[in-house]
Amino acid sequence: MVNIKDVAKIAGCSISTVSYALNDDKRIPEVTASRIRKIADDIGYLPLAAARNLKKRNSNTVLVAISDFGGPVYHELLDGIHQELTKHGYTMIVSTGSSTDNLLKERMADGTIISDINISNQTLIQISKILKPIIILDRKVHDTDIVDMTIDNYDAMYRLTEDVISKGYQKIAYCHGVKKTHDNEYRFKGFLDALKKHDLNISDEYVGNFTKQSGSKIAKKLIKTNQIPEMIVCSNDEMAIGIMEVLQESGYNIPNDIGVSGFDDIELASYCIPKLSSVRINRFEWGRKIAVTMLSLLKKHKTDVHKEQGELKIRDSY
Amino acid sequence: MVNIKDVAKIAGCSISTVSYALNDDKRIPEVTASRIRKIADDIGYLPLAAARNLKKRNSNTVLVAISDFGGPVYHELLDGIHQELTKHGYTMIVSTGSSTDNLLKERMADGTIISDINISNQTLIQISKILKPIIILDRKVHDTDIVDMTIDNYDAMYRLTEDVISKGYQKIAYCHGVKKTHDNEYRFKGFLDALKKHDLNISDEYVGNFTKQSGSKIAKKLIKTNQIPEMIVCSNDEMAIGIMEVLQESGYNIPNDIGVSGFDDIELASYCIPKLSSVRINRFEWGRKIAVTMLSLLKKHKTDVHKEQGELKIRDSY
DNA sequence: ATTAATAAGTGAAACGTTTCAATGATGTTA
DNA sequence: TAACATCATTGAAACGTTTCACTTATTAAT
Repeated sequence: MVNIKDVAKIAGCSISTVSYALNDDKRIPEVTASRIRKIADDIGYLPLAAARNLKKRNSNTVLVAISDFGGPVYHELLDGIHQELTKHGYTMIVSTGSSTDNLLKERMADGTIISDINISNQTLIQISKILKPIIILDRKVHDTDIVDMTIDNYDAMYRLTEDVISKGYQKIAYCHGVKKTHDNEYRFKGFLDALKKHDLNISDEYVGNFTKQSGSKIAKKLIKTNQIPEMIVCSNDEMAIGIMEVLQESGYNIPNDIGVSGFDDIELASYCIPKLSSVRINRFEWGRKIAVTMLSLLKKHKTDVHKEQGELKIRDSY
Repeated sequence: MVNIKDVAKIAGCSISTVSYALNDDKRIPEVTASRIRKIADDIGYLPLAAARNLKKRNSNTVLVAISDFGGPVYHELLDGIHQELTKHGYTMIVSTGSSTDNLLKERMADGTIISDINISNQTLIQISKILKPIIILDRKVHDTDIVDMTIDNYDAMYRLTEDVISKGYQKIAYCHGVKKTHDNEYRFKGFLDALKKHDLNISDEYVGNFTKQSGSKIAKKLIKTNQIPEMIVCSNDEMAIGIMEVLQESGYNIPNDIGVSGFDDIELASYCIPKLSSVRINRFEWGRKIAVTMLSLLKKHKTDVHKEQGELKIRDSY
């Protein structure tokens, strides 16, 4: 494997000269530098990451840890992060599961963006003591060494609920996702506050786990007990779609008999029938903002963190 | 940052002893080893990847380079690769775009699995000379240093076409994706051979680019010129869905007026109306097999490469 | 002509590991 | 008891870079 020594030998100069030349140090005159660059290029030399990282004590790399590679949700987010990071000369690597553990512990990256629900707050705080900076997504970890970034769930759900109310719905139920999650909590709070603002009370509440199956299950129970509200506001799209499907199979017409709304605006939301009203987050933009925050953390700047706003996508489901 | 020296100091022994102990070298008696492990654990020591990699000249890491994070196609594939890799003590990292370039050039990983259409064969061959092993997906690069793995496009499309023919269709057209791609070529060849086997000729052929839009465009032209075949076999699902949508908007009934088939079995295939007949690849399994191949390449074993078979998903679109 | 300043280049230390080769201590064999 | 294995441990070299501190050559300033 070709290394810096080989370049130096061919160029007839010292290792340090090569290193300086390749790192654009101004002490090497352009004529020499370009000659060395040419040689390096010719023999295909590139500094070995391990050696460079060891010496420089950084890797110019940001790790993004995600729960799994599923879902279109991550797609745009990762693309957004990637664009911004590479624009500033950083390399992005993505990992899941136990790979994440290894990468974190061995300090393969300079900074970490975590969107992995399988990593506990406790582990997170522990890691944050030896490895900074860390940005955690969609969760609040109250620790000085961790920066948490979330979308503005509260505000978006507040506005969605107001829109629902403006359509004349009165008996409005809420379908929770996993209850103690940040997403669910803030969405629910926004929902409740909008209700209160218009002097309404919640008509009923159910608890699912963000999956379509859990939505179906809830709808089945509703039908059995005949406790159908006028409208069900759901904590996310998948549950909403599960609910809609079961309701329709039992002959209910949506939105005439009952309205349903979701959150996230997954691709399916505009394909299912009726098209699901939801909240869209521009995750590409959000990813970029996350990256910007990470970049300034890497430069040890103090940054105030941004909350991404949601956009109401009102379609045909209520 | 805590390093091996710190552990040695606390343990009252040499650096080498710590290193051997932590690497389970049998020359360190268990009693000493466990004492050292305990100390390392207590102070949160873990070997720095950069240093270890530099010395050992490997990183226990496999890089998976993908075109983008979009699409459910990658999801299962990556999960499959990941599961197998971590089971054998390897770490998986994923990258796109320019990040991939950096990671490759700086030799951050021991092995690379490439599924990125933006990397040219030429670049690939160039890289393969200084960086091995490399597995390339869904493409044939005829080079001794590169292992290419593809799904069995030919066979799956052959069987799908036979099924189409068995339903009585005679005037069967083909809708290409990007023409020179491996996927398209072999699918088309399978299609043609099945036709020939049953003494049929291709009725017509169109060229799209694997996107829904290109499918729509093709369908529009078909309607305008009134050249509608009995059946259109498409190189992938997205084009098939684009074609179906436009055809339906113009009043054609699918499958009564015309049949359509896809390939890939994307999620939407079972949601669109009518449900699209397609070919499903178990990409999780395929990912695992890719990883197995990579692992044996890393051990410098000779391996014969596997071709993943597709499963016919016959639904309502023909 | 002397001194000072600048330019171009270099030698060697350091980063944190792993691992070879060596050491001394202990036990075993004849 | 001498010779020899075995065991536990260690010092130091090496991996491929970057970068500090230094040298030598050249130019500028007086």
